[in-house]
Amino acid sequence: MSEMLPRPTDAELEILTVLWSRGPLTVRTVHEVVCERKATQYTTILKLLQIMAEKGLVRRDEKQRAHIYHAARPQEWTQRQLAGDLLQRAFQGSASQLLLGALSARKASKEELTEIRRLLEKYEKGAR
Amino acid sequence: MSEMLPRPTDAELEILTVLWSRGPLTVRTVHEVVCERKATQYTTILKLLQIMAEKGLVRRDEKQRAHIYHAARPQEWTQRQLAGDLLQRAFQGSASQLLLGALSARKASKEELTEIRRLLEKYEKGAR
DNA sequence: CTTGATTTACGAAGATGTTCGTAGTAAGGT
DNA sequence: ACCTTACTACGAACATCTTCGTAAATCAAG
Repeated sequence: MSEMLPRPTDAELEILTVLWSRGPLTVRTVHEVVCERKATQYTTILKLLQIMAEKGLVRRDEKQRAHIYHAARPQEWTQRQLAGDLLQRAFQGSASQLLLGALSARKASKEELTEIRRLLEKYEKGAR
Repeated sequence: MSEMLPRPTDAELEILTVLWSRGPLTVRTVHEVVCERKATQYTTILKLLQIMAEKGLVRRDEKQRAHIYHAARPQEWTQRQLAGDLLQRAFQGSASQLLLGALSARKASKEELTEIRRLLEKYEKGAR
């Protein structure tokens, strides 16, 4: 059975994004990547990763002195949680309204729209 | 110029939902509605509404003794903010991924899917 | 072995979110 | 005028989030 995880906070999601895109990393590397977008102390990232490990959001390999962290869940899994959560809390379960909100928030490109159509096709065929 | 508002918290969004669906209300009425879903003290709702008024999330009419609160922004506006925020933070701007997350989070009905298609049509025609 | 650099662990401070109790104030009925 | 009820204001407690400084442990050179 898949364990229940808390919704990641803003700072945590930022770190998860790094881990998803770059694979298992040391604290140092995560810190370097995060620093490109936001000045942060090394120990801040360390502390966050430790807390995230406690929560179960990440796992770590302690075999080396510099521990290696990786996301406990794939990006798609967490995205599904977050989308479902917002869908429920702010859109009363209406996926079309959520999509409308997203589209009007940032104008989607033509490619994005065709991608969405393609996705709908696939979704309708796959899951009944 | 439209003022910048903070992202509503979970408890705040709960209250906003009540205000959107039922129009301008007294604290008492908001409390009654919220209580149907979750046991809460009256003063908790009161305090939340006062804080939300400070933040600008709601406005209030103090002409009557029982103040009347209403959401400062329409539901669609706030939904757009929230969708755009999540889109940015968790989906790197990919609306199709957000939709996919929402669809896989809670299986969409056939009606929902056609509604989404209809929305896409309208969106493509309207905004270029 | 000693020194310096790197890493983890931990505590703590400050901000924010959530909840509730108490006090004070206004209104209405008797 | 008095009492009861309804309402607002406010402080405080507690949890969570975020950030950082300091100390301790580990490793690599010299």
